[in-house]
Amino acid sequence: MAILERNHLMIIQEVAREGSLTAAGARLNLTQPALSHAVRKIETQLGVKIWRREGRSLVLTQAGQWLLSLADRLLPQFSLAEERLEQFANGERGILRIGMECHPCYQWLLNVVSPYLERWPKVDVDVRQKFQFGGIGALLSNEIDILVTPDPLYKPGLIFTPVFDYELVLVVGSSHKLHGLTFITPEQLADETLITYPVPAERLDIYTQFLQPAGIAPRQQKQIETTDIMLVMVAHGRGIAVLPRWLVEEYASRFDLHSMRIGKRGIAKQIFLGRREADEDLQYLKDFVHFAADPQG
Amino acid sequence: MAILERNHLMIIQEVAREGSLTAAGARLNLTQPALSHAVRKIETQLGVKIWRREGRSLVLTQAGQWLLSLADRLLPQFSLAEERLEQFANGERGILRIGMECHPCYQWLLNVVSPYLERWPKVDVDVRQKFQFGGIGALLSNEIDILVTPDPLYKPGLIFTPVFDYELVLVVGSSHKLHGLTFITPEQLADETLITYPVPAERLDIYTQFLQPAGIAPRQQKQIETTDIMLVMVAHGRGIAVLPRWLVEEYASRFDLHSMRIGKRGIAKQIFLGRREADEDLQYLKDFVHFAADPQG
DNA sequence: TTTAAATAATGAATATAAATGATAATTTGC
DNA sequence: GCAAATTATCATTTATATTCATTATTTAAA
Repeated sequence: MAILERNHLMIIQEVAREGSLTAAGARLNLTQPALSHAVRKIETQLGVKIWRREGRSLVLTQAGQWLLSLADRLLPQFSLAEERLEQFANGERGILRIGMECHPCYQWLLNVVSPYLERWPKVDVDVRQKFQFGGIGALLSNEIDILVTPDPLYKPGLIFTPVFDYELVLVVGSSHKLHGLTFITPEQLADETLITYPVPAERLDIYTQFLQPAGIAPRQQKQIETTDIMLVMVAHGRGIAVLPRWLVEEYASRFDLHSMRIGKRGIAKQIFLGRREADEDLQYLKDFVHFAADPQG
Repeated sequence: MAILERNHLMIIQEVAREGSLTAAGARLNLTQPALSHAVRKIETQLGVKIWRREGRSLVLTQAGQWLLSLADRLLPQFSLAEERLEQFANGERGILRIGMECHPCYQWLLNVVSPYLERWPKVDVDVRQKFQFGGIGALLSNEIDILVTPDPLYKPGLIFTPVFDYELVLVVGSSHKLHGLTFITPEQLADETLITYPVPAERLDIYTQFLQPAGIAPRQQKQIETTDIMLVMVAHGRGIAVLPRWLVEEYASRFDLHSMRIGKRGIAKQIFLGRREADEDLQYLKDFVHFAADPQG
């Protein structure tokens, strides 16, 4: 069977370039006899005449010329691959797959990713949001490398780092009847239309920490995927929403929005970045946590 | 230094496909220990972790996944190359470079090449007409593979095969004063305008075999490259020409042409196909000679 | 034509790498 | 916890490359 190797292509290419076995050997760090043997072996192994001996130099046959063009096409891809591998080895290159379990954090994430991409030009970032076995499962099964979550689950092999604290607030439009209160009670939401991200209620703190303990449900719930649309709706009095305070403030200049505390004490939240212990030596990965904890670098 | 080999890619691909070393080994005709060693060697040689051991199966790391995609891209090209090489080895594939030293034979060549291309779909045909050191030189220096010539030069290493006989005839238009004669004499051409292909007189049989022996030259000579134009000119009485009889007959239906014998005995010609003895085992090359000698196959 | 320089081919010996068989160590499902 | 399946390890064998020393060619110059 013909077994065409990278080696063979290199020899064909180098002999063609240099025109002599001695010269080609020098470039390949081989002696002339080594090449002489190799050249003969290649021909017998492949079962094709690749060179015609003209005087003391080798001239490519038709099959040889065809192989040379193949070599010119394939060999650079090998070289490139090795370059990439070195980058992998140095931890310079990678795909940083970020899993998000915190819908509103998307905005925050963009602010972290931007300077990070500048710092790590060879690292690509990918963001995923759906996980069959939850964010922790995705992390453990190597589906993602970083998990952005408000719910750290300390497990062996995983490292969680808190990256920022924030407060969940109620957002209303300026003409809303709740506008102006310093804080709201569960009862005041009973008549409202609550706009949320499309996630189950048990993953929404406004339910688990505020409404359900009081045994109250909003009159209506609407699910909207994107933060922008959600806030446009709120600004036009079509409902109320619960979002991080910093996010509301960011949008306040564009939309007519007002935030107020949820309950007397408010809902405090903390966002964690989870990663695998096994990735400890991936510098670009650890560095992302730094950027996240301290966005200005 | 990292030396990424075809082998490595095959192992990465097969292990990923099969999910176990034992199974992959079977497909690669290797024992399990062989693969186990190989797998470890690949990682140390490339300096990158490629697999993560999860239980008893190997899961690709990011670098590994990247390598797998590389393998999926490169390996098929190797397989294809080997297929092609086999075709080269069997003489199914190649470029047939035909050299022409017989101007009017171009028409005949087309009739041979057409069915030949059908029979050898993987062989490409190239036709060349100018040679620095003559057709024989081009054949010897591997510039061409087949020489179409009326002048075989028997040299060691070359094989000539006659492929067809024909007669050179004089062509005139129907209103030409020579029209109607059964044959012509050199003297009758002394007042004529002779149209020839643009080649030196010593390569034109009408000179070497007919006019020069009689010490006669035509009143005028015009050189025209293409047969069609040449015959249009002749049909309109703008000159006379000397061409193979079969060629004149082919054009006779379209133009108003008449042929007559040159001298009492006529000029008989024979066309040969020359090739190198060294190409004896190139089936597609030998077959061309068959097609040429017997065009209907 | 001879000669010297350059290059390729050859062959035996050596070095390197790969594969194997036997066996120990893990992992997995029951 | 046990049996089946799989992987890891190790010494040994096998196969493959490489080298060194030498011979054979080719080329260009004397």
